[in-house]
Amino acid sequence: MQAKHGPGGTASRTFTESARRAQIVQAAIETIAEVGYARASYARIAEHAGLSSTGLISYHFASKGELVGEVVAEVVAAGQAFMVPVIEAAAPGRARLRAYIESNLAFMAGHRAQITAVAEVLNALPRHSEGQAAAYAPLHARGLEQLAGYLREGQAIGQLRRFAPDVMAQTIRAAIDAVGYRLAGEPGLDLAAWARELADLFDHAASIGPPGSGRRETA
Amino acid sequence: MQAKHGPGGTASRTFTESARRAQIVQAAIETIAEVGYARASYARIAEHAGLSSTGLISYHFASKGELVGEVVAEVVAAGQAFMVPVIEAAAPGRARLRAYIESNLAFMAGHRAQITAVAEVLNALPRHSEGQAAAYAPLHARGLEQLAGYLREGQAIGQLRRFAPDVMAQTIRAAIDAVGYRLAGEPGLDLAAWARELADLFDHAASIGPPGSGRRETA
Amino acid sequence: MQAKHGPGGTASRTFTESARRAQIVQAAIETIAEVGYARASYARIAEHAGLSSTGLISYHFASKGELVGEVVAEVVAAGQAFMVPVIEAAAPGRARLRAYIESNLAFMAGHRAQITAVAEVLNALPRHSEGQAAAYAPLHARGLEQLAGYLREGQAIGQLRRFAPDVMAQTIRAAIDAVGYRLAGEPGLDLAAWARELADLFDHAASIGPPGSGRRETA
Amino acid sequence: MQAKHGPGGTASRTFTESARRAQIVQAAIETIAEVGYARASYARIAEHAGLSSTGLISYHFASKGELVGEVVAEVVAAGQAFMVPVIEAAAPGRARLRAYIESNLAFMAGHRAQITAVAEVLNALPRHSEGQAAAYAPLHARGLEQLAGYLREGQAIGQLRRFAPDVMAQTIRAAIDAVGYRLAGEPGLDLAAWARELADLFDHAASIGPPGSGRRETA
DNA sequence: TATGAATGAGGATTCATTCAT
DNA sequence: TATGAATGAATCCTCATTCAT
Repeated sequence: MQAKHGPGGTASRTFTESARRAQIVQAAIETIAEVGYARASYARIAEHAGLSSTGLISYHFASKGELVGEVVAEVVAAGQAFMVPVIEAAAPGRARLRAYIESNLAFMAGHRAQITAVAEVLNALPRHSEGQAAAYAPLHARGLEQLAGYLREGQAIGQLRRFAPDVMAQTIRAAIDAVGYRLAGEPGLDLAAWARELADLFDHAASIGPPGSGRRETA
Repeated sequence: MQAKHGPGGTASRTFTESARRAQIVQAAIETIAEVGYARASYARIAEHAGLSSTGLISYHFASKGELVGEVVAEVVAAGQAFMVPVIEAAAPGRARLRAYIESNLAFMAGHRAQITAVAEVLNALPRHSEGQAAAYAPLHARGLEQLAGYLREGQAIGQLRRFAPDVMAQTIRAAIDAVGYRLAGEPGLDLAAWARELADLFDHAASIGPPGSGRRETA
Repeated sequence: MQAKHGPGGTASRTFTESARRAQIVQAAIETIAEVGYARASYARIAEHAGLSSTGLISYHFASKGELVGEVVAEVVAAGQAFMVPVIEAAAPGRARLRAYIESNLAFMAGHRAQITAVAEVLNALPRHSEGQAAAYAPLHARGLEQLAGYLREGQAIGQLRRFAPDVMAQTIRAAIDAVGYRLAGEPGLDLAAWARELADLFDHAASIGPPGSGRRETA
Repeated sequence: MQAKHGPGGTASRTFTESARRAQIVQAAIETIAEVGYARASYARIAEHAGLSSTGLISYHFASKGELVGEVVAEVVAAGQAFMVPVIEAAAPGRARLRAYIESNLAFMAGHRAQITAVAEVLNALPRHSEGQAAAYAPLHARGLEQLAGYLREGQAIGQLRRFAPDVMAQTIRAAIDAVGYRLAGEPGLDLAAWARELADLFDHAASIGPPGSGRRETA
């Protein structure tokens, strides 16, 4: 390449190029998942991919930022493709909440490395990286907003109790992401069981009902 | 001596040495909180601390791992000192669960830099790196076990419903830690309100009661 | 074939090949003039020329040295074609000296990019690099010798004073080249005015006459 | 170092540091003079200086820009120190012009590498390097202005004819600099003879007198 | 004849660490 | 106990060139 392609996008890519990019992205995912983001240098990724030179990565990706961007984008896209249909097939309210949690964990079960890699990336450059991190923040925010939307919907139809949707949304995401982290160090974890427990947990947390005879809004 | 102290530990440290170590740890905390873990090099820490040489840090700490270990340990210790009395003063069961969550967030409110720094450290290099990660895993595990203990206790006295204590414990921790992350990028966050919402959330999640007429253990 | 044409030279080139070479040389000239020699990589030249691959440049030119050689040669040839007739049309002596200077600057006025590019090239890598510099030295020397010849001719017919022709020649060239440099950073420069001033300057410098009553040959 | 010194400057530098900086600057000068600016990489400079690591250069200089800045500054300072007293000791007008030219070439005779190096640097990054080149442009401009001042002074006292001082100044500088370039490839050049010729040349060029009976101000 | 892919050396810079004082 | 100097590996990235098609 070297004479950098215009960013016009995917359409102009050769078959070979697309394949190589995919291969490199895949190698990056696995490398990040294995050794962590900070240690996932071009050298290690190239080695993992069986490439002869780190230059090849630079040849296909304008910068490391573009590469990790693609890593994130690819996993997010795959995740959305897998989960959104399931979630939206469920009835709004409690069922949809369960579907959200369970489909997230089901996706994890089949894409452990991807999940780990994205978790690594998102937490590795949280703030402090000028423009780059800012690119992922909205992505995370959008995910939270989507979830919060489902929750508000459940409140609107009277299946979910009155809580702050953003707090609940962030908590649910944190709970799911934590599973991802744990999964990284503990393959063999029974994700199905976790999914059930977690769904129950948030079903209780969000549904109408006690505890306490009245509300417990004091303190 | 230089770089390797006798293994006897704390006892053998002179007053000056302890003071310097504390100063460096403090500078490391602030630096990490400000610029992120990845950018918290010895150079930047030394600059922040007003030290004339990065060599001084190496002189007092055998490796960077030891330094960040101390950072984590110091914050964890401070946290425990602050929170454990409050938690154990509360009545077992639901009250203690609330106390756990609220005291955690109260500690955060007063120690934002520390919390941010630890959050940075725990999500940076660790995981997947052979020996180093192992040092934090048990620490994290111990914290979870402590929390799970409180939960089992609540189940035993019949105030909390039947759930998997480890799942609930990890979820609660993840929820709290997520607040820490968010706090890093969003000072001005109303921690008191979050604490209340979160306590309500897990009160509903863990207490006896619906949803569903019976249990919902299907699927 | 690929990268090494028969040494027969120009004759063996097809029409297409000549056209491509010319196109590439032209793109190289413009690129060098725009971004400077150091930044004029194959990638940037290819992009400027609308070529799809840097490989095409390597296909037509055995090395970067050959390409920049052609850049210089082309501009020098164009310059000679433009200037020599004008110079030789002028009467030997003072008039021819003026013609030399003025035609040089007139050429510059109409070929700013070319002039800039050559100035860039001549002052970049060349000097001190074993074989490559040697290619431009004789070219420069030949130009100086041509000019020195005009000067000697003027001395022979008694219009120009006794000075060292090589010193005068190099000084004149340096003065002209300096205008080229300045032009690069300062388009809008009034070349006609410069030409007049410079012609007057060297007319005084080289013509018979004072200063001093006699010669001033003392140290 | 690494914890970068404040730019407070020279005062805060250790003896050793100053010595190393000087050594590196000297090595840079010689390396640039030998292989040209573009090829004067840290690796080559370090090798030339007998350093074990390119890191040492980065340790003492914040960037390559700072290093070459020091190279230029050092030579300019030495040059000024050498030449200005001589120039200003000469009587204004023709004598001072001769002094300017002759002292410049006398300095060159004793500082060939320095002269070559600076010439390399100044022409290597002419424009196109955003802020860096801009730092040298004023330096060059200041030198030209100083010279133009001497020329105007000579015109004011009636020793020098009416010409455009900036054109004359740039021409004189170009003539001198050209000697520097030539010197690079041709040690053994008789600088004293050049100095005499050049002084005569510009004495004729600038002094009151013919050629032509009247002025020749027509196009 | 042209293309896109691949190569590997080389670019400056940052880093944790060592060591003589 | 502290300092500043030095080290060399590692970072991402750019380059001209080669080669199969």
